[in-house]
Amino acid sequence: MSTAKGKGTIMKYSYAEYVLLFKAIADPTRLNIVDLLSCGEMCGCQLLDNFKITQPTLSYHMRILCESGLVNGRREGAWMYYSINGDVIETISEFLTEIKSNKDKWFSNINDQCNC
Amino acid sequence: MSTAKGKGTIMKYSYAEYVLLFKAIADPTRLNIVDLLSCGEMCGCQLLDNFKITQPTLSYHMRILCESGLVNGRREGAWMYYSINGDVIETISEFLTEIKSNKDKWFSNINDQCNC
DNA sequence: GAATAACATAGACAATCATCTATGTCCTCA
DNA sequence: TGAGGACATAGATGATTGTCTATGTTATTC
Repeated sequence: MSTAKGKGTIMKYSYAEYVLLFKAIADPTRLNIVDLLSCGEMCGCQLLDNFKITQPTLSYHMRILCESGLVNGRREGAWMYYSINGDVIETISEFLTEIKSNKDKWFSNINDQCNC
Repeated sequence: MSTAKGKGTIMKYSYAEYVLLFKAIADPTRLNIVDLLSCGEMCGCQLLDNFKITQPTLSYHMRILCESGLVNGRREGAWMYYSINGDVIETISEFLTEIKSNKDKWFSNINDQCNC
């Protein structure tokens, strides 16, 4: 991932990259998967047990999660083991925190000019 | 918004509500709008100047942002003033932080059993 | 080595999304 | 009071998304 020019916020990734990440968790099934993976590494067939979707549909979701960078995939023989990428989660969280801190700054200096 | 049962994570909102919030920022235009609003309240026509979209399209995006709770709208005569809802941003950020902390806990206790 | 299991890919399809044009409503101001 | 500006709504449309079935590939296991 590359660095980018944020207008109001200092950004580690570009808008497009953040959008890709937010899209990845902006689905109930994938958010559930991420929540499950937060408790530990799981393989595809274990994940599948938690949902009433077909295996190709899970495969589709895992591809989106991995391509966004949010989830790591590790092949071990016939199995794919998936885990959360904590650094990426943290980067998103920091991005949101900074948006909020911009807002707080603005709110406390409500009569000042914001030069963004 | 109501509370909900998370599997691995203590959640303030339900999956559906988080999904709504993530969907709201999972679009380049809307992410840009949120970033602009992080610097201060803006009215619709000011926002519109920053994009090459039509006014109805902006209106559509603002509706999604407001309905998610991420952005507040305030009417003042003919104008609509929009601002970030910092509490909601913080809640999302906390949710992600908790997912990450689950992950870290799992990583440090890699041989233990996770009972989630 | 054949059967089975885990996973990926391809193609189809309905639903949702982001955008536009056209139009309507309400407010401001000369 | 009438013109114009700010915003919302309706309807149309092409693109994207999430899901399925069918099938392929690779690894395991008997």
